[in-house]
Amino acid sequence: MESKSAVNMLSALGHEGRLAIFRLLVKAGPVGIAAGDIARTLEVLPNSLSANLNVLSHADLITSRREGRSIIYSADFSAMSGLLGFLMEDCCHGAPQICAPLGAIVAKAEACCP
Amino acid sequence: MESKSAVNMLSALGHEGRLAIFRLLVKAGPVGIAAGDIARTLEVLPNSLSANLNVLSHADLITSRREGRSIIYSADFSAMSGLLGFLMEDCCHGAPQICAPLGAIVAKAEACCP
DNA sequence: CGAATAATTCGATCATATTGGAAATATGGA
DNA sequence: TCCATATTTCCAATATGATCGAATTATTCG
Repeated sequence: MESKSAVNMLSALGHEGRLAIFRLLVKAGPVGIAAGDIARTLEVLPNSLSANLNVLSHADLITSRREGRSIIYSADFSAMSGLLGFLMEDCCHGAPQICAPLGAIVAKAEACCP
Repeated sequence: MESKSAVNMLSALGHEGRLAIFRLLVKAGPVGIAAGDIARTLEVLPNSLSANLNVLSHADLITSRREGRSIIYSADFSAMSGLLGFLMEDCCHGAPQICAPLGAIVAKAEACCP
């Protein structure tokens, strides 16, 4: 991942409304959620939601597909893991102690998907 | 971690200059780097750097200590891992496939710190 | 004390992002 | 075709953030 992409993703997620949208989509999984349902769940105006979905989409954090009248949005899980990988890319170049707290995350991920 | 803290961290990192600073500090490890050295390495003005260090500091991503005339900055590794944990917190609630790409990251972290 | 170095704070300008109302586009069904 | 639903686009007002020069604080050393 390039630094530019990472900045785009991070700044897209560095917004209360967009982080809420993204986390909702992560929970929903590949099935995704229709824009209208997101708006109702998070109680935001449709046009604000659309603008924020556009930002997340341009950051390659989410994808969309049309189903009838609705447009279904889903989190892009490979992009998410790419971002996580980028953030911890150099974590051990001279700083092994980062790995201790990381162990807890690793354990969680492994417990989740044995 | 609260959502508010995560938003602060993500928006702090969602800036090209600040992400460069943070990654430099992550590489440097607990030893840290003096503000002046950061400015010279990244070729930025001291006052711009100071403003960006302040943002990272308020987001609890870095810490600082004085050593003589210099102020040494270091990445806060526990905060970083807290953020990573938050981002993948609900990754498997209905979306197990996120765990496949995560495996690579996990493997990297484990290879690094056996 | 006075000079030099290190870093921050101040203040103004400029650019970018966010918000909400209103209108426009696209789809499905009567 | 006509209408209702779903979503996006357009637009203007506002707010927030970034940048840079200049001045200020803090520390060390002669």
